[in-house]
Amino acid sequence: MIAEKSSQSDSPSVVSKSLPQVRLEMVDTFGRLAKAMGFARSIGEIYGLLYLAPAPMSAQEIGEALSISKGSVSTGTRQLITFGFVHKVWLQKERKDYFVAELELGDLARAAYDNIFKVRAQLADRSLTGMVETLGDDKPDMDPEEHALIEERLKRLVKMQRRAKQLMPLIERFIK
Amino acid sequence: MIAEKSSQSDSPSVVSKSLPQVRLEMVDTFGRLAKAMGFARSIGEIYGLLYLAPAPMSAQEIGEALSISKGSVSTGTRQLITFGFVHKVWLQKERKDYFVAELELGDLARAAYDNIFKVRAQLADRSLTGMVETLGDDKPDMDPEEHALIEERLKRLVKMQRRAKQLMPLIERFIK
DNA sequence: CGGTGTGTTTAGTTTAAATTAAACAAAATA
DNA sequence: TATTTTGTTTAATTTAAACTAAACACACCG
Repeated sequence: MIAEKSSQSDSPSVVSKSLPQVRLEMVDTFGRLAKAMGFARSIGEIYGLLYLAPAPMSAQEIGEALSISKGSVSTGTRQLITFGFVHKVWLQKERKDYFVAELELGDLARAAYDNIFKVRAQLADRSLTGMVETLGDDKPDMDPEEHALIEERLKRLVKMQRRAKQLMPLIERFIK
Repeated sequence: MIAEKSSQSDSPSVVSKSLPQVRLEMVDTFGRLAKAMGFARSIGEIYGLLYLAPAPMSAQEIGEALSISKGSVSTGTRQLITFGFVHKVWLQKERKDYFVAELELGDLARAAYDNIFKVRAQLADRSLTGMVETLGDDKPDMDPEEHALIEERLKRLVKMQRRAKQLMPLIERFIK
């Protein structure tokens, strides 16, 4: 939900030019999207703001546009940068950082893929391996039937994972 | 984090046979996974519990094994069922429902795909369309340059979405 | 060296989500 | 019909996450 500071035109302090409706919608849409993917809504909002920005924006501008604190902008932009969704630019002679959304479709998709999907797949991989190992340790104190059953089901997961791994290069080829 | 009620062997009330380590790990892994995908951890834990269960489990058994309340089991199983990850079975003469994890890899993937990915794609589709429309409304009161810029960027998104749509049947073919 | 503008980190607060406890509903049993 | 067992729903609580304000750190500039 974006604050609509539009109509109160002449309030005391500096009134930042309010964003056009499209941009508000973009902020909102990406905010939701981020939340749906398990990230903080503000992360998505920052990206949505930058995505339609006519020029690089400073941390301060971002904070004001979205009515969020310096700290949130700082952590949010940091995350976006590590994900590869945003990058910093230095404007001539300026001391502050400015931020720009990564626009190239390929780059974006690749970043999402590498940083989110791939990482999660690796984590899943590792814990599956761990469980197979644990099952070995458990074996002695375990009903043989239950052991067999669990072994079979772990194997199913391993198989599924192998299948997913096959799919990955296919996707890679598609987006890169 | 799973309660380790293991070693305190002879406590007063009925002590349910504690789960083998593998099963605890599975509960934990799926719990994390669920959280990473934006669901309640307990949802994943229930599935993880059922996935390695040698037999169908009642709501009560689930609640005890995971130390969660009746209510949580009820809402959790309901969600899992609507997602197609779990189904109910009726054991002969029993009054209670019993739950079983869906094991078929294909079914699982399809359920996940249909219920999560596809739905999100549709939502994204709709909001993008909405934004294009809004941009039209905004046009009159807008700097022409900014309008052009935003139009171009919305077009990028539309293009990206078209690309994603192309990818979808490819994935579908793979998992179905 | 101060002082100023900027970015980061952290402790504490706020907000949102998940969980529970308890009331309720429904079905079976006698 | 009264009682017991099970499942669901809701209000209230607890827990976890996001966010803020304030302290801190660093660079630049006088």
